[in-house]
Amino acid sequence: MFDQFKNKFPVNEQKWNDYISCFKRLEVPAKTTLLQEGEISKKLFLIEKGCIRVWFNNNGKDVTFQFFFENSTVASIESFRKEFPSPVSIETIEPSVLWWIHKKDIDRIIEEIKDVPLLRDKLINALFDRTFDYMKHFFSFIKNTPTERYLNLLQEKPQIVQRIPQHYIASYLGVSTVHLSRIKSKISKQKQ
Amino acid sequence: MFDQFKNKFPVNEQKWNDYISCFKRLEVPAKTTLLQEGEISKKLFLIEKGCIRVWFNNNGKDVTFQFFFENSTVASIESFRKEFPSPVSIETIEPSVLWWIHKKDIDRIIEEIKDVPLLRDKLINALFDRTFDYMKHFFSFIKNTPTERYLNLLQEKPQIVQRIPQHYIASYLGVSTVHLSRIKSKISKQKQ
DNA sequence: TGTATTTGATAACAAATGTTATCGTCCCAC
DNA sequence: GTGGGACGATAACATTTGTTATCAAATACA
Repeated sequence: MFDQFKNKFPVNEQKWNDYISCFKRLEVPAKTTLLQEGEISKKLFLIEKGCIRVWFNNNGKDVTFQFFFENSTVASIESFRKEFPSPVSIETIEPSVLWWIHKKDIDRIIEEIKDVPLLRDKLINALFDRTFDYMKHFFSFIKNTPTERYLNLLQEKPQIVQRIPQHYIASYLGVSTVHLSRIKSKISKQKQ
Repeated sequence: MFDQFKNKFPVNEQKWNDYISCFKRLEVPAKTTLLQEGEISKKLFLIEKGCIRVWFNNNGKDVTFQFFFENSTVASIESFRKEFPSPVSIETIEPSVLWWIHKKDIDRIIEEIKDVPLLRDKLINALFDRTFDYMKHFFSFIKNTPTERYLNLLQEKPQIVQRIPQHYIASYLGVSTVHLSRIKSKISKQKQ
């Protein structure tokens, strides 16, 4: 699991083994809650197999915010960093194999790698990229219609459309399940 | 202008003078374009007086994305960092007094301060905060109705409602000018 | 394999929001 | 001062999207 990341981390063998030994394996069924809205996030998850959604309760309605697949890390980033109650819940969609690491270990590792210029820049770049991602996603909410957002999703993240139940996708796109159904039916009629 | 920031920058007098001498003063009328969509951003602006909006052209429609007031810095952050063509334009709303600095100077300064742990952490924190801001703004688009978004704006950023022409606010909130007008009229009727 | 649950499509109707047009007011440049 | 443009309110109508309900198909699982 971790070998694929090894060449990206210019640290010595001992450090590397120290770091990866902080991760614990976890096998869970679908619909397992990994973090409950309101809790303070203490764990970062790495997905070996399966997928995860981040969602929140909006007046009783379940609104999905993000999806994560294999080889991604997941945490309620604001809660994890600032030790705030998390505004979101984290839940598996499929039965999943995960690796998790405790915040105190991550904090130590980040503290250590911040002195390695290459890794420090990588961290900063990752933060920039995360910001751009939010910006882009947000842009598409202002700029595009729900139909356009769905077409973009099909093109840019086909994995989501293929693997994720439609009602999660609907709230992710900001529309009702009924409307997403209408959008799909309209598109398939146009193609004919 | 710069004295207010001085105590936040633990660098020696010489460095400090070097840094602030990179900024040039600029006085411009309202509706001045500081960066055109499609250009590569090379300047970072600091606002001494006035306000600025960041917007983009969406099929001929002018969509405002962000507002900035006194003591804020403004740039097309993705374009500035990655030297991409900017997806947004930057324009003054009011007649403004600005200070700008060239990208090459900023890059040098960031490179230098990255070795000062305190400033390095500040930079990283600033990036986290920026990410949270986007997330929060985005959340409100999914979570709230346009009316709720307007009420939040009134409460959290009254400056925007007071100083910015309404049609810019409408596109910022993701509604038509007519609908924002309806929202305002509905609210004022409820208060009576 | 059979049954319950989840998922998705569709119809009918309701509510929210956009579009176009018109009008009044304010303000700035001449 | 005054004429034109920017700004904002409002009405009438069109379109989009949500809501509720129902049914069919797929899937999970005992």
